[in-house]
Amino acid sequence: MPELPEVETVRRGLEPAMTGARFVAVEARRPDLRFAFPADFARRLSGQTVLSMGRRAKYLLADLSSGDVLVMHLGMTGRFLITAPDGGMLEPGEFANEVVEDSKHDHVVFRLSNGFTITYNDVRRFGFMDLVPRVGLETSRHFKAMGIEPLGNELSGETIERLFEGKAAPLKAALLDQGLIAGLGNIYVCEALNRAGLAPERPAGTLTEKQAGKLATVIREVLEEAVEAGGSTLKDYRHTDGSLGYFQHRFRVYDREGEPCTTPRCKGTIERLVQSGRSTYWCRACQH
DNA sequence: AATACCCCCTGAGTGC
DNA sequence: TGCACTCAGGGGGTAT
Repeated sequence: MPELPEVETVRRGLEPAMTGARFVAVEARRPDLRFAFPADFARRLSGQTVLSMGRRAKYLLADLSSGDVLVMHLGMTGRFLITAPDGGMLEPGEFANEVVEDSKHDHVVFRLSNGFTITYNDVRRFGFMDLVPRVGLETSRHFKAMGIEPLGNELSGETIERLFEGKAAPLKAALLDQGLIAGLGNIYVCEALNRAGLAPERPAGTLTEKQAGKLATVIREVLEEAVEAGGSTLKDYRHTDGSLGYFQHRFRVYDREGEPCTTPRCKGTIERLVQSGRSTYWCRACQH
């Protein structure tokens, strides 16, 4: 269930197992995930070394010695399992209170020269993998229309004002628009709007300079907190007792319909509404 | 151009 | 035990 912080957590987990390693064998157990695997997927990966593991928005990027980039998206349910040379299994993410065997949905297996095996598991198969030449990656189909990186230097109040200028679309939709800011998902948009005191249905183009600045600040804040929470799980993602990491991170509004708002001095109650077919959680008492 | 809706897929949870 | 229905963290495509 990855949003940007979860993808970043997965990247950090995969990095030590994959960087510097060579693909010894690649197995795609079906012809497609959300999309067909690229032609000669296994052959183009085999023998290549992973130079580095990167991320852009919710996309994982493995830079290969061949000059290709292995682009991986986790969709809604994608996850990686790491099997160490000693046979221990790890999941580089915050959802692993325990490593659950679910080989039915193991769709891709990477066997690496360092003895690690990386298995991609995806129940709903909304994830995908692609191979794109590094030269021109930014203008390739996945990235050409992509908005700014919310944890990058581009995110600021001024940028948000410029991106949202004249927009009648509700803030919720504008923030979910990957062509404006790339990487915000349903949870963190709800959380950021609550922290910023902004109503999800408010037209995006109506933000004041001060409000846009506040929004930029809380977006960065909520994402960084979540990355930190995910990271804490990384230290103990095998046989964790549930007391660590992501699951201790309480969302303030997401999936909390009917609960009291946690904003200081606010007496409101969290409500759910549907926007563009997706649930929005918010407090009408403190978000305007 | 901008916005709204439907869809891909499987499984978990709920109510009867 | 089963069945019908709703919902799920993403995002691409199409209709308006």
